[in-house]
Amino acid sequence: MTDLHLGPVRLAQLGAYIREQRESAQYSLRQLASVSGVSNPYLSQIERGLRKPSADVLQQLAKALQISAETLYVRAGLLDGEQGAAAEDGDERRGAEQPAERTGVLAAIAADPHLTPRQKNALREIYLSLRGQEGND
Amino acid sequence: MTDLHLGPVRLAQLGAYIREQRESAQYSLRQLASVSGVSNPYLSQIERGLRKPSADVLQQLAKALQISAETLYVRAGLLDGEQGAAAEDGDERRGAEQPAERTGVLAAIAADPHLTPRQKNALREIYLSLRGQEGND
DNA sequence: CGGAGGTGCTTGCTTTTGCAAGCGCGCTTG
DNA sequence: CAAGCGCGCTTGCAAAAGCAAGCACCTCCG
Repeated sequence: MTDLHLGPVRLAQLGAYIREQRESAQYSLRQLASVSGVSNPYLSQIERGLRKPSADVLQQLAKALQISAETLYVRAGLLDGEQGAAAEDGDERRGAEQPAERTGVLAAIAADPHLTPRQKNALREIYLSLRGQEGND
Repeated sequence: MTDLHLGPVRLAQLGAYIREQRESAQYSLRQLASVSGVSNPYLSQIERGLRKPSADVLQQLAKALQISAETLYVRAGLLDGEQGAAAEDGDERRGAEQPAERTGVLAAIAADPHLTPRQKNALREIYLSLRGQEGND
């Protein structure tokens, strides 16, 4: 019963998220499979929550979908697994402050001259994921 | 020839790093195996660069060694693979600007009331990894 | 209506991951 | 000296990951 093991519900949620992102990007399953290098039957299984993809596969999908790998890792419980696990436990602390955009961290990330835009996006998504999980289900 | 595939050299480096951390923590191989939940023969193979561990295993090791999983993920090429690959080129610019601690991002992370200490550490390490790697180009 | 093309999925297989059982070695103790 | 213990490692195996081949279905076009 560790936070390292993704339950079937979490797997299904990860898969649904990936499908969501794919549809937002207006890719068919085969198209995303081709762009990402993951086989289409396996991608189908992932999206349906039947298989647990490795971090390598998540990285490939993230690249193809032009989202940060960290976003998928958080969803897969590979980053901040405890928070992820806590979130799964139905933590009721919903009231994450919306004004997250006003916090110093986001402003500082945006203003940082040493990061590329890509790095800023990755860091922002990680930060928002951390913020969101602390306050979400 | 993508950055997603860990070459044998990188695997050996990852393993050496894990062994280094283990020795710093003054664990024997069997002790770390026991604490982390990874079998001792498998840990031996990982440290010798013979096997490529999954993110789950890296997470278990990171927890047992009390380092952030992100640190191992970067080393394993699972985070910021491009920069990680660049780092492998043996760039000697280790001395990333120390004054990074003065930048708004680190200060903002430290001051952020919504993140747990653990989350702050994770975000800091990611940021510093990004900073350090950006400096390599 | 039939054919072509695209879709998502099923199945059986290969490769990879991760471990249990056990090995050889060196050190300590009686 | 022999036994016991801890060490790191080898080997063979089971489970899981990931894919190729092929299926059924749907839509569109001639």
